[in-house]
Amino acid sequence: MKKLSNKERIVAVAERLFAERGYDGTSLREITREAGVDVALVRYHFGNKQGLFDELLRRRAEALNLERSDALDAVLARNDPAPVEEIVDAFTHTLLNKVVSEDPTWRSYFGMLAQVNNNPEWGGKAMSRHFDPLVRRFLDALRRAMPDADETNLFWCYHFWSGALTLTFADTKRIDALSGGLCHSSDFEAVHQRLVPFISAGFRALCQPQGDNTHD
Amino acid sequence: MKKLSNKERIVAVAERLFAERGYDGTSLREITREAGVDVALVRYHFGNKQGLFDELLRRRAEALNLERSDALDAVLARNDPAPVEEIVDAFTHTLLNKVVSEDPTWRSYFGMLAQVNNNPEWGGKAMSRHFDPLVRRFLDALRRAMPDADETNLFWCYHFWSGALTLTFADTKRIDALSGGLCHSSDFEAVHQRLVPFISAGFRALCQPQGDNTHD
DNA sequence: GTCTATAGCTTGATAGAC
DNA sequence: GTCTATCAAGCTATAGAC
Repeated sequence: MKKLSNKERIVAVAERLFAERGYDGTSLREITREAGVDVALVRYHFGNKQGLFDELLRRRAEALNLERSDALDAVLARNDPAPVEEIVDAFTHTLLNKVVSEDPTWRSYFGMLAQVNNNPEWGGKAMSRHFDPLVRRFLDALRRAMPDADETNLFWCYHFWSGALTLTFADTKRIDALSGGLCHSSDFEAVHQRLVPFISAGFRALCQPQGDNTHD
Repeated sequence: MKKLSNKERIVAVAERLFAERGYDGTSLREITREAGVDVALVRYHFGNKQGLFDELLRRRAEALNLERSDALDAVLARNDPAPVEEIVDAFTHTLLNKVVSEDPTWRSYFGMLAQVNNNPEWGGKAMSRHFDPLVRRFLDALRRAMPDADETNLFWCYHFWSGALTLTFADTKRIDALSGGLCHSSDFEAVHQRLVPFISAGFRALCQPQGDNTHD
């Protein structure tokens, strides 16, 4: 553990605990106890519990959005309309690369996102606020790649995509049991190899109409 | 409101509140206050808070598993190996039909499942306990439909599928904002039309190898 | 089965000294 | 920026009367 300020120590521990136990499952006293700082410092630095959580969400979202936007730009600079696979890849691999290789605290951040994305009370609003502008850029690129796509299909495909990513980041170890130890929910490299072709095929099935592809 | 026993009133309210606010975000006092019964009755009927939650999970899982197992049997009786689409359909539509048409309390149940499936602490175990035997039957059918499939790919495809379904049931209204009001997260009929072709295409892309379809 | 009463603890928040 | 001290409120769990 490097020399961190008290504020940084709160941030580091809070990110991990919120990811593991959720917002309501984590108390300020647990956070500050593990961080070795006084409870009252949360109020001083972040106002209150929700302020702390929001700040954690905001911090990394900014950096992430810039990076993913650049990844999309690079794809489109080579080719516009770009192939579906490359667009999906730009969105997805930026995340998965962080989890696979870089500093391990990103895993906690994505674990937090998994909980936020599935929270029926305020999760939708929070995700929209932080990520929808970026998502719209990706959907624009996909719309140019599949110009005959029905608008609603594009949005629902993104929804399925987001759900698949989210469950991955939740890292619940269910697939470990289901597969009898063959797969591991924390094997983000395995997801990295499979998610792009899976999602791209889904997009093509619904958004590149040859006749009507909807079901029923 | 019909004439319900106190136990039934607790069940009804608890299901709704757990779905809306999660396990940690819901207190026994809220549940019993809304149900109009005494807090101590939770202890009498369910032991404790976790016992109540587990019972809610278990109750409907049984009925659901029987129904979905029958749906798979019907598909396989017509054709084995069955087409991928029909297998996916049997798994998915049993759920979505309940949400679209039948008694509205099923929505709460699926909302609870969405929270459990994404819970990194005990969610994986709980989902496995209640649903993995059934899921294995479906994966067996899919394996026969795509005999050259790599085993790990089958499991990961199910994982993506589960994630897409789960986010749907979380019903966070994010897609409402993202789509500018064009789509609604509670429009399970729309999901019903799109999820089966989306997921089936993903399975085919990864599990019906023509050369290597993994990415990178 | 249902209720009263309460034990025992934890929670988020905050006033105020340093 | 940091800490002590404390508040009011909430929580789960449970013993015991009816």
